[in-house]
Amino acid sequence: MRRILKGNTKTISSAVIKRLPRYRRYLNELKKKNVDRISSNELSNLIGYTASQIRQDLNNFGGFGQQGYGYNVESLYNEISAILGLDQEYRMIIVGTGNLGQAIANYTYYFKSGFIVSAMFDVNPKLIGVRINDIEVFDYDMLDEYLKDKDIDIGIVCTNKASAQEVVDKMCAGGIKGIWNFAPMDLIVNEGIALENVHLSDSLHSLAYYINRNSQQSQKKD
Amino acid sequence: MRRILKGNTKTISSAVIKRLPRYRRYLNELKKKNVDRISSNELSNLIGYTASQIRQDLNNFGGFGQQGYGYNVESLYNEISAILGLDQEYRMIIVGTGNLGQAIANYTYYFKSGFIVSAMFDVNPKLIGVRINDIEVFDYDMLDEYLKDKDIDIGIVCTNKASAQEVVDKMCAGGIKGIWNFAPMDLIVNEGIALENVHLSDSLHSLAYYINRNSQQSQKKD
DNA sequence: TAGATTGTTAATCGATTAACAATC
DNA sequence: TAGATTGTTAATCGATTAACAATC
Repeated sequence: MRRILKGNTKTISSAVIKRLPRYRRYLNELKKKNVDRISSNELSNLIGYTASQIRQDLNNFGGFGQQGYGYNVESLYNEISAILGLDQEYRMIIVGTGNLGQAIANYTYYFKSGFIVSAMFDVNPKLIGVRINDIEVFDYDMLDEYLKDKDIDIGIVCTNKASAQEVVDKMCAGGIKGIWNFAPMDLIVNEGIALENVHLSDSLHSLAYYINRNSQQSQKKD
Repeated sequence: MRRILKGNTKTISSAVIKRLPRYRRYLNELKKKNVDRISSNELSNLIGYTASQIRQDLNNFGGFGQQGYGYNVESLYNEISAILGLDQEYRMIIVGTGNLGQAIANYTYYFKSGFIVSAMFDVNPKLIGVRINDIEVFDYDMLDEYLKDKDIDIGIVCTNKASAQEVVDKMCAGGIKGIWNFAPMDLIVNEGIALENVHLSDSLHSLAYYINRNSQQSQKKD
């Protein structure tokens, strides 16, 4: 309750939100190792953020710790899961059934949490009707109708650049709540629709930068 | 020249570096549309960063613009490409030949710039010897030897969590300069080795957060 | 109770934005 | 030259870190 009240009053910066899944991963590891409690200091040593930042981050959502004790691993894990909305199920569709779309279709299977791919869509007649990881591939022409019928939360865009915006427009019109975009471009979404980009080429390009910076620095040392 | 001098004196924040591939994408689009010049203001309208930030960002690397004129699209594109190191070729290997590894193998084919996947590695005997997008899959046991023989720049980690750190250790020992990590965990790399993570599940989890935040907000409006 | 560690306020640091002189 | 727009300095804003009183 406290969490929801706090969340409604002020927006939490995206820097904080990006750290939450990471906290959750480490807490999950601790849980697996049967660790019951952890202090912000111990967590700091594991995860690399300062203890101060960890306490600040968590206190955006409520006081989950206890003075003199620290945090209970399991309950903090559950709290963070709830903050992220991972105590719910999400129905997803994938548009674009190329290698990446197929990889996502297979990958999400392993997301133990409730992310369920309910359908895939493609324009390629050879793929329509095929099942990938037991998910049926439908004709892209059916997308509007499918979205009208079913209640889909997340649309995953695995098309090329040229088609991506049209796909997103259809998804927005069809009542989708969030877009997970793998197309290498920036998309325009309706107000109130969440958008998360996975720009693989951008990621690789910044890796290239750091590779070069590092080799320049080692030259300097010589 | 100026660029290299500046780059050596002070480290540029990762916030700036993350924006560079995005600038480059937009400049590329402009180039395709035969736009010759652009002002920081016009670029701001396209890309969404403030004109001031754009000028600040670029001036970390040198004065690429001209007062009263703006920036030459093509030359700015080339400058940013050079800063990122995209005027060079990178030899890459992929370890882990599951769906994601295969998607990356196929995907990189389209990275017109010089990212070349020279080999893939897996432990699965059924996959060893197979060719994916004309790239041979080798036995994982051959990895050390392969790295000793060839000069590989980037190691792409597409294994599961359990194997990822071992793979990275081998890559570091084998003289790789950068790691592109798709395993859902944080890896330890040797000093001077660049690491770029693509944490798909973290990305999806923060999308879930924003989906929920948005639906709470629309409830409030009612 | 004494010790530990949180939650929170205050201080610092860094990144973004604004302003404007320099200059094409 | 006049107008436009950069490069750069200064101001502001936000995020991180430090400090410590509160409290388990």
